[in-house]
Amino acid sequence: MLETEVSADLLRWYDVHARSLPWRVPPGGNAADPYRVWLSEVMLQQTTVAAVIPYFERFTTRWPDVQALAAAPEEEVMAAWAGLGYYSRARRLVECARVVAQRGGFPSDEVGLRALPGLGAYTAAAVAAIAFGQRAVVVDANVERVVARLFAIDAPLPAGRAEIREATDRITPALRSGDFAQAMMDLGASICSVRAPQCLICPLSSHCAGKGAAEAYPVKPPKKAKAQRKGIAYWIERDGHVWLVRREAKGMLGGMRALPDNGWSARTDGMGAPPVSAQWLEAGSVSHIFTHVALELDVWAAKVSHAPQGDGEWWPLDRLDEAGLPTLYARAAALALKGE
DNA sequence: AACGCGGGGCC
DNA sequence: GGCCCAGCGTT
Repeated sequence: MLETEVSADLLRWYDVHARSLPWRVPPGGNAADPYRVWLSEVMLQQTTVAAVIPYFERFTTRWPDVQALAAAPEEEVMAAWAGLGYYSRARRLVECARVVAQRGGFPSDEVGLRALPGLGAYTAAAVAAIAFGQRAVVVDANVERVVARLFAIDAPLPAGRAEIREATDRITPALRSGDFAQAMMDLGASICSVRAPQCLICPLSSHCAGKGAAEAYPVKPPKKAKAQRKGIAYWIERDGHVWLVRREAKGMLGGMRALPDNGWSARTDGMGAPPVSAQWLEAGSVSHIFTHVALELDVWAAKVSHAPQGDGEWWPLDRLDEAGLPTLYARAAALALKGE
């Protein structure tokens, strides 16, 4: 294989077939705004493009630049992130914005970017290449799949990642490496897809060692079984308000607003009592699948005349959509409200 | 190296 | 129901 031919063929394809996305500039265009590239890359960590687009639009409308985001209360950013998942990203997003605003802008090289909170090997390389035109080896799940097929790399992941990275390095061009990275992602998202790859129309098929057997690559390890958990969430209402708490910073849904619960997320389930004595009604049950836990959450509802034990706040029901409840609790709340 | 960490879309 | 996704930080 002639490595330079791979990138040349891919970039020719990208010049015609590049997806148009809100954080992108057209192929070969001017440099993209580092703030928008960084924000999109963080949102896209383990998250699909379709899920990110509306969040990206809302964030950039509300906080158009890194100074604006740095000045925002962390609580507001967490609430705006609600529903997108992996909430430690939102906390690090604010932390990173404040560091960047303080130093007067993003570092323009991969090493400097890698030192920022929330930027790992992938994101630092992506921002360096896409926003700053630096040559960087960008390996995400798309690139991993495309390259494993292109070179027929059958070493199982995660050990095979070293080999995949070396191969990606060999085909990454010195010029337009940001376009190259995005082209690899577009190829992986469309033609070189996880299921039913379309080798017949692939611009890299003439170079591809895995062609025709593409679905055999990359070799992934078996999944672990999900733990099953049960819990109770409490819908506590008074005068058109509901009692909300804030979860601990670490762990499941860390730092997010929530309904009080009986401790379902604790490692050792020490199931606690309701935070207030009341006449409870069963509002129903929510089945929710996390990455490594399957939760069945019963929802108990009551109207009370005084505040429960512990920290919390009365939140107005007519502004509940602004509370920033993660999806689990948004579903539990919908259940309780439907039962009224 | 392995694990914890969301949620939605696809088949 | 299982798989996947523009991964990161911690242990």
